[in-house]
Amino acid sequence: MDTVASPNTKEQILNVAEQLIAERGYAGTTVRNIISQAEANLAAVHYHFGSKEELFRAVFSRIAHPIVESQLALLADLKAQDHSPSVEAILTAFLTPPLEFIIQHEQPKMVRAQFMGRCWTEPEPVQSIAYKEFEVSKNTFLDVLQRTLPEQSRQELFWKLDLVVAALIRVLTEAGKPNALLKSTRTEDIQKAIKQLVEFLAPSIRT
Amino acid sequence: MDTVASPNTKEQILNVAEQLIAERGYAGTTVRNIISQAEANLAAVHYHFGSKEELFRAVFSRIAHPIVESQLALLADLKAQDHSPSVEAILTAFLTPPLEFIIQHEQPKMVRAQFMGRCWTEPEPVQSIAYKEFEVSKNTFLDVLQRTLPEQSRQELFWKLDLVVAALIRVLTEAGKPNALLKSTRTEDIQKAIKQLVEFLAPSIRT
DNA sequence: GTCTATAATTCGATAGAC
DNA sequence: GTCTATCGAATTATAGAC
Repeated sequence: MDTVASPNTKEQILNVAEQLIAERGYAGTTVRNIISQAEANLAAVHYHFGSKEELFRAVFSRIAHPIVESQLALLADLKAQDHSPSVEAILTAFLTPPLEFIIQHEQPKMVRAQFMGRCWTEPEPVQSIAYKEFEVSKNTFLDVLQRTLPEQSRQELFWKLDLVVAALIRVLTEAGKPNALLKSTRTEDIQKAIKQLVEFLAPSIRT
Repeated sequence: MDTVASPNTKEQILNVAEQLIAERGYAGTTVRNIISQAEANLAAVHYHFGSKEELFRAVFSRIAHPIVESQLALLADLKAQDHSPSVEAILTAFLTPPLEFIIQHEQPKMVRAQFMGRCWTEPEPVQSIAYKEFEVSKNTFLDVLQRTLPEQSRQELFWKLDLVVAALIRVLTEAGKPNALLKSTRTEDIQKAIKQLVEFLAPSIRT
């Protein structure tokens, strides 16, 4: 509107990039699309981030870091209380941070949820970036699961945990749609979704 | 090598498109990438298919049609035998065709599996094309499930079936990797994967 | 049916003024 | 830090010769 410089061009670019990549994917989103909607200049992206790939890395890390930290903290608490926690407790600690954090920020609708769901199955370079961010969390979780279920092989637990993540990702991607498990960003809906997802997955893991 | 015209340019384009889209996604694959590896001409793609999007539709339908037909046939058999089949029988009928068909053709490695897994979560226009191809199969399967589990709400069965598909897609995407559920294209490995997947998912559906 | 040549756009990235 | 202007390469698609 007026000539006052935008208070935070960098953050605005991050927000718009997150939204557009959620809708169109990484390869389907151009830097020009982003700066157009962010009302910024083309050169600003390369000034603040260096390249399109580095911009994506910034968008992804901004979301992933607090989630992983929260997951590791909850898992540490669990291990401190009980040497081999229940499958339900482990699953809850793993699923709660992503399901809560993706809605707590001010992005409209379910953009953040769809962004994370989208990134999980994108080709390179997205795949490598997303994988590395969650590698530690996944391994830690796998270790605790192994302690609780020592009769199952490491490989069996590996692909079962992989399917847990696939289910989580699908819940995120479909969030807000008519018949989805997660209907809104209301706290009680999220808590209910976590509970249903844990109940859905726990028997499968244990078998 | 020699000047003899390729016996089947159209089919070669389809094969290469399938492989490259499996690796790089739809937006990340260019028509030039395809014709280069297929040793065909750029104009040949537009002559045979009309556009990049129509080429994709042709690649996808070639895979999806026999799978859906097989799913519907198996489900029809089940319904003829038993008014309300077991959850295990329904799941087996649903999962067997995609897991068997994706490896029976001569594409190297697990290209076809990765292609289907990739397409399930791609942005438009891939999303709409993939969804429509499997819509009938999904609804038919949902109806039979509802008859076997009348005490569960339609919405509950909807998102549970959605998570079944998510698990199937993940198994396809990860097929062939070190700790994956589906290790090779050998018939016995596929049968074992189907059995494990059914056992993993059936308790969750029934609960 | 296959080819060359090219139209018409769009891409990521950068130089340099302010 | 923000802007204009532009580079060099890549994109889908088409026209027209053979």
